[in-house]
Amino acid sequence: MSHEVEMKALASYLEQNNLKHTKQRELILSAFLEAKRHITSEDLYQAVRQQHPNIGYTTVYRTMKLLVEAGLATERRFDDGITRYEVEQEHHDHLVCIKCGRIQEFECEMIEKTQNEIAERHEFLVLRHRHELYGHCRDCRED
Amino acid sequence: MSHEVEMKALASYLEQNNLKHTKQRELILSAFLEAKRHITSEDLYQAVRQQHPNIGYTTVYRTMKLLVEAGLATERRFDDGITRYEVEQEHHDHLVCIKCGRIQEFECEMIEKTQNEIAERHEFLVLRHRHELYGHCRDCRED
DNA sequence: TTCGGTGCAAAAGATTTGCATATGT
DNA sequence: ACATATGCAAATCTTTTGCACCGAA
Repeated sequence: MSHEVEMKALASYLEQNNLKHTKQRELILSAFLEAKRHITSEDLYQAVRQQHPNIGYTTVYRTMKLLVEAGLATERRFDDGITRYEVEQEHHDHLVCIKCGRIQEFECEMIEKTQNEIAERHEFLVLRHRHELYGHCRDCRED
Repeated sequence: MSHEVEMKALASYLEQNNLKHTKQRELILSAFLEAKRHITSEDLYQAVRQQHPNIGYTTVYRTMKLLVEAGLATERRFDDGITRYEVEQEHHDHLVCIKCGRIQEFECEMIEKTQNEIAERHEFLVLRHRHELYGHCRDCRED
């Protein structure tokens, strides 16, 4: 089976918390890992439904929360108000095209460092951050 | 009357767009300007209701959209999914305390410049951005 | 008089919750 | 056997829309 590492991580998280290892949880994790980045609950639901037609939205929502708890997924909410999930990983930020919806990622040490300095100046303890640039991507800008 | 400048701006926007100058619009703008920053539609509704008890949510929502159009307000959505409004002004970003909900602002030339360089590198045209640090504010951090 | 505006109630869209049933352990 | 999960439907929460009536120009 693919995604062995993550499957083991899930199993171990479930075990440690006296939770149950179910087909649904396995399928949802698998679909999530398979998916292209920034997948919505709706899309996950559709994906899982192909393998397991009578799964409920509810289970997808609940399972994604669980995966976030388990450290396997991260929740993101861009300006359209829909929650998306992506694989937990190093800090990075987003370029969101408001025409075609394409989401690109970027990373910048310098900005990270600067923002931490600013937080310190305010005696603010940063737990997470979001930094998103909204506009037109290469293919959508007209000039 | 206070907020003369903004009231005039509203009047002129309404006139130029063949829209009507109503008591409700005036009251909502006034409550918005009076309010502390980052006010929600709900709070605005409650505030306006004190002067005009039978105002509807609908009017508040519609009017805030109009004020955004008119350039008098800016819409912000933090991670709780609720839309907040603030006075249109220079770029600035936010420190959001996830314990007490306090929202502070910061501004950084350096970060602005850097993010524009990154966008350029991706051939991305930035129309707006959001940069938010979530964590514990001075009063809520325990150390 | 004529459009645009308002307020209500109902709809919408995303997410959560209550509950009876099903299923891991 | 027992506690947790699941799936459905109903509830929530924020925001939007349809519509009859109201009011500014």
